[in-house]
Amino acid sequence: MKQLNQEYQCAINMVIEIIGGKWKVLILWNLNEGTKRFNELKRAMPGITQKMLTQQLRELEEHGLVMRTVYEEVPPRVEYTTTDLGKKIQPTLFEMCKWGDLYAEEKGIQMNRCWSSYDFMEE
Amino acid sequence: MKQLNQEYQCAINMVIEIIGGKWKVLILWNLNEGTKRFNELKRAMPGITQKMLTQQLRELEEHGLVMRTVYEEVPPRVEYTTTDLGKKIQPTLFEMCKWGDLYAEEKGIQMNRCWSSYDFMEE
DNA sequence: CGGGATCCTCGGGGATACTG
DNA sequence: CAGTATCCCCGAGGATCCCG
Repeated sequence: MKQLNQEYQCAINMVIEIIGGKWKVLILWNLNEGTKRFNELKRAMPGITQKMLTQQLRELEEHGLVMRTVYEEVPPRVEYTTTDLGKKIQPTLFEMCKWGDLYAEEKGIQMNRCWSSYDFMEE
Repeated sequence: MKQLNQEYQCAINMVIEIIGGKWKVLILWNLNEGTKRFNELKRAMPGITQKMLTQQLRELEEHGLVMRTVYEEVPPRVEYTTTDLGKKIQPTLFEMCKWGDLYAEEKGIQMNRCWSSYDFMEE
């Protein structure tokens, strides 16, 4: 499927390829709360299509940020959770979010703040 | 030209739109060293086309991360420098870079490390 | 020197229908 | 429930040529 380039002028370009998808950071954020099922994620992200959710999850899995667990039941149950590598990027995402909030404030941009509370990072 | 959406589910998505362009972080990095001329930037980024450099610089300018100064001379001289807002995102970019290096190490990915030395951030 | 104007390609991403 | 499988569109980004 989607492969990373071998040549990067800087690690950041790789990072952007890894988390730059339209929904990736949102997925990571939702999984940060804990393990979730497919439809649970879908409901948490209004506007995302099944195809996109599946695809973005697969790429996150291939890149080792998310783990997928299939339970052999009927009806099927599939759970997603972040790996250690995935958890380690969370502080970075918070940094991005904080700068975004600063930016929005200076530019007078209104937005939903899904990460409005950074409380559990403060400790 | 390129406008930001009004609706974001999270500030991070806005941030990714702002710096997610293929060359944006590279440009910001180069400008982090100080003011540079157009061709100076171009030479510093092998592979970038004139059109892309111009376009990405314009967008960074519109978003208030970069300032463009035109000197009315012959031949023309145009200089680019980061704004306060642009400088404030640098620590965040470093965080991304560090995670990228960690990721590359775990995955055994080789890459040029344009930010291999974080020395001046350590102080 | 520092662009602008055009044309074109390719793949990200949406809509819809089907399935174990 | 958690996906495939198709079809299709649009826009990011490259190549090329022209300009004050």
